[in-house]
Amino acid sequence: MFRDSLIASMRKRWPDLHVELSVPPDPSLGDYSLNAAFALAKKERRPVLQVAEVLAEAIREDHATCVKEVRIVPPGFVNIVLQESYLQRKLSEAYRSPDRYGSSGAGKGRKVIVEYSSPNIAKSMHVGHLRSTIIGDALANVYDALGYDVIRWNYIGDWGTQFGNLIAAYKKWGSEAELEKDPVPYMESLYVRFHAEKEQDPALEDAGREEFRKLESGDSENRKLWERFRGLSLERFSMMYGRLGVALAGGDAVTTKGESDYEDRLAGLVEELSGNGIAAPGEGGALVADLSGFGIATAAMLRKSDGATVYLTRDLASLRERATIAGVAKILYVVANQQALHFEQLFAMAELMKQKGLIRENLPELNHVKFGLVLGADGKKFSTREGNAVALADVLNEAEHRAENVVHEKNPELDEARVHETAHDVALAAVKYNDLRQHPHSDITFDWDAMLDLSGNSGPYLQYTHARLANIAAKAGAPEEAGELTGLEHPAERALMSALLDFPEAVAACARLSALNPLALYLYELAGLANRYYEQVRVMDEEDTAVRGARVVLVATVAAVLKRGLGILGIRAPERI
RNA sequence: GCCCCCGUAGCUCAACGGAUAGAGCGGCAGCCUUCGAAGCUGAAGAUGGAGGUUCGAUUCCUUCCGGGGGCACCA
Repeated sequence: MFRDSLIASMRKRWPDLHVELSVPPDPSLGDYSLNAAFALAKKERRPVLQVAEVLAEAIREDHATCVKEVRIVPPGFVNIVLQESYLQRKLSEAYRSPDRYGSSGAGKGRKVIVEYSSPNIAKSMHVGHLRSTIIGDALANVYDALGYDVIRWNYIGDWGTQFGNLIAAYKKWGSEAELEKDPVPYMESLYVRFHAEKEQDPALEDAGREEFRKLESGDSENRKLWERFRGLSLERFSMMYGRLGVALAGGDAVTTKGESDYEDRLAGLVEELSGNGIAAPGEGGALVADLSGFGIATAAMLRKSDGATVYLTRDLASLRERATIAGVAKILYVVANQQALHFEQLFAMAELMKQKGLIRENLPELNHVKFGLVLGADGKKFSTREGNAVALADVLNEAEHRAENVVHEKNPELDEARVHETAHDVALAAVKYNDLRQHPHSDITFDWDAMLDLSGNSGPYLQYTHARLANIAAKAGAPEEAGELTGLEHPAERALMSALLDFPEAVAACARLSALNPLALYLYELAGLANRYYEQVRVMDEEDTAVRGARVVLVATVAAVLKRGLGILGIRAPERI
């Protein structure tokens, strides 16, 4: 791609220079803008416009075959206008193999583990789980597109005192018939009731702890109950993943493990940690590790005073297991910002273990991909305990209901099954895009109308644009080969061709920033250009067959890139919506 | 008290140190005999306060104010 080769050639001439290419705010200013002149001028203590001239000359020399013009724009930008022939060549390449477009191969031979979703058993998925699940799924797709070998890791919360609470609640109030009827909501209601009643009856708390202790020590009755709760929950999760269209249902590239899977290694791990002086008994007899050397004020607790293990210890065991998988270069944890401290502690512990030789020397890069909470309309966080969370299933039902009305209205001739299927795709697009277009770090306020909006800056808008482009391409008959591309001279056409070049960069930016909004924003802008294009320029009415053919290629390519970009975001792009 | 996020238009959100701070929703004025109006066009409307670094700050630093989250026996 031009972008990479230009940066490479600049680095060759000025090795230490920070070179960045951006897209100017207005297409009339050029296709790319280079801002290295400011830095170079400072370094060489020369006037910026003079230095810019030197850079411009270097670009003219190095890239004569694809650069049409280089302009100096005050105060010191070096703007580049690409040759039409270059844009046409790139367009024709993208037309030939849209599926490989944007795959840089940057991750070839490297493995990355993306942990996401990670629900707790016995609780229904609510809107809070949505973010991890769709951000993680899309981020995994991004790495996949970059050529990484991606392992999607679903780390199920299936262990801990809370399951002692659930067992205690079930023994006290539970009914097999109710459990059978609608398992997850029923378990959840027991959980909510437990928390409500323990306010009055503090003995419940101890009962829960005791049930968990029994579970941990292998009590067969508790074990059986727990396995039943776990199995029923996983079944429901699988159904939800299918409905969401995320790649967690199973297969070679997916690892589903629970915290319980690490239970048998915890005693050994804890022993290693205390044997190496990483952890020591603290106040009240719990085993803790001092992490003040890492600037973490809160000591990490690894074992409770009653001998039961905690989340951190299990996560550490899991981290060690992941790190031993050959070729793993990175582990991403797509988990809410809420758990920032936990991951700081986890990563510091891994570092300590590395120093003591308890974990492999070249530890993979560890990255907590944090995201803000979904807040209720009152601006406070949802809480399963208080039972005010909006169920994910309700969101999807409502989204599909709204989408179905619109699809039906816009496509009266479609049969019932097609309407239903399309509405499902449209609804998911609305829900997913509404999240992915936002910067992950911000908290988002749950709002039915914003989440389910089918117009404006929305997923369905992108699907609509794709469908219209695909429709034109189909009606006009897209050729086998791109052939000679001539007559693409309208400013809107040039803008589209130029925009197509930036797709790979948008994908790369997502990996670099651990965010999906760069790609979402790119696709929205591309779709905007496309909408303005077919508003202004007719494809099928064009009499010159060569020009008409070139336009069809352009339209089909933009459609394909939209489809591929949406695919990375986990959104389907039907031929018609 | 300490730590992590976030303060941008009436509302919900963009802008990986760059050019005239972009969108959507809502409100206003237009465009369907022509490839799909889930669209397009036009006008109105914003960077919490104070310092600092920089040729250039919504972005980086300091501080204050405001919101959310977290801080060893939950996960």
